[in-house]
Amino acid sequence: MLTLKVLQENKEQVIERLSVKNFKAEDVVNQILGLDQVRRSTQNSMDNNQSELNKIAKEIGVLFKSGNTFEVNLLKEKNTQLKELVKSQGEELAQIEKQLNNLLVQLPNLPHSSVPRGKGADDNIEIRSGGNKPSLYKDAVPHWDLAKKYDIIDFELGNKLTGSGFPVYKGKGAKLQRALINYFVDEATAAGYLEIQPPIMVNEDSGFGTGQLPDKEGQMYHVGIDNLYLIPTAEVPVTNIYRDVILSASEFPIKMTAYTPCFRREAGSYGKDVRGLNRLHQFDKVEIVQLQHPEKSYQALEEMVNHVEGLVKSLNLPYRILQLCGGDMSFTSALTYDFEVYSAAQDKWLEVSSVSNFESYQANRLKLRFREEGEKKTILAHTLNGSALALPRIVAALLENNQTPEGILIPKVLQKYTGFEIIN
RNA sequence: GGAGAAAUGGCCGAGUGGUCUAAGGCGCACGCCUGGAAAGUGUGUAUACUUCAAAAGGGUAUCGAGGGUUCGAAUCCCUCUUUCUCCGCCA
Repeated sequence: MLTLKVLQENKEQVIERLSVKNFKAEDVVNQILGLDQVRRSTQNSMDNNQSELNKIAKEIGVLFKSGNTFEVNLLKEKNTQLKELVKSQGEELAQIEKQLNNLLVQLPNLPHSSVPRGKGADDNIEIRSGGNKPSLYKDAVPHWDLAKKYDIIDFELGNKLTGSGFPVYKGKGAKLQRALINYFVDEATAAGYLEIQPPIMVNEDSGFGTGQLPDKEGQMYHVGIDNLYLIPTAEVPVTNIYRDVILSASEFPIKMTAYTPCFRREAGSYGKDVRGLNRLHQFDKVEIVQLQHPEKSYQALEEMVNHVEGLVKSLNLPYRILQLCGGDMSFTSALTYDFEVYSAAQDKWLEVSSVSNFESYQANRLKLRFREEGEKKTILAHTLNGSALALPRIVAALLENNQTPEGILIPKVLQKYTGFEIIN
């Protein structure tokens, strides 16, 4: 969430910036600033009364020892009244802070100055692209047919076990999953990311820290009996490792990677977008996360984009990199690049990675701060993350693009992980 | 799941109702000492909010979390969480 300070000091710019995300902020910002005034004066008054109360309590202690019971009783009486006042002011303050927080949480992150205005996906800007679209032989089919033909992914069996969107991978299909996971994690660790194996359920605090709660409550699976959430991405547990932490500037950059299954309810999704592997409730993903100094976070973002680009290239998939417009960006992001790969038989571009800089938006929720060498004051760190990569759509594109009458060819870089060169 | 014990600053650890403004130690930072270092020695050493133009300084809160008792709580009471020991179950 945005800091009060940013709102106080740059009110007009904040409103202007948020309009890039098509968010009308003026009313909320005004409410916040007004409420903050009330909060300050209330707290001031309460603090003074508390101070007075503490002082008197000490006097009572001294008088008590000297046996001056008359004076003691007089002061007790006074303090009882003061206490009432402090208590009611405290309740008032708690109420105000709660309201203030509810309002602050409603404001999305400020988009970076390079972010174009726009309504949705059509207004995203292609940054660059690579690879060539394959020319398929004439009987080529979409991946869901290939999955059935070679018996490597069983969607109906998943329906039986759980429900739609929970496929079962079998034989070479399962092995391909493991191969991709291992390849991606190996590449990330080679690039200096520390491998993490986090829990795949998180508590409310973690969900709040990275911005899933309260906004995206309905997108996560909730285990009610224990009040835990199945993670929609490894970003949540991995970034929350540094919740409530104060780093020193010399510790940057902190780079972590994690393979986890991801769970998304995808409420409201339907139709042909959800066919086959295109949109699942459970899928595998390798995530990369960086914590960086604010002055270096955009450099880190470029580095992460290059890393992801290297992966897609190495798999010989036609890809394009888009910079998201204000209207298509997530609530918490300041700048996002999406990676899409071309899945030939569907003739569709599929999003396989989203790399974002959140600047201090998550860090403020997480209370993730750092200190410059020798300085006393704490500064919010910047957080970034990206998929490197999400498996299902990569698998979809690999199956579709590499199909031949003899079978599906496995890219070179994966062969030492799969142990086979073809699915037939 | 049952029974018992515990949770104090970066770390160890004292503290059972009133200078706790949390002892002492370790660590860390800066000085002194030294040819240099070690040892020794001195000083400092949390976070958030707030006051102030800013700095300095001040106020408030925080001893696992949240409530309560009291004029006053690290200390007493209640609830929750986590850890340890034992028992049960178990990959």
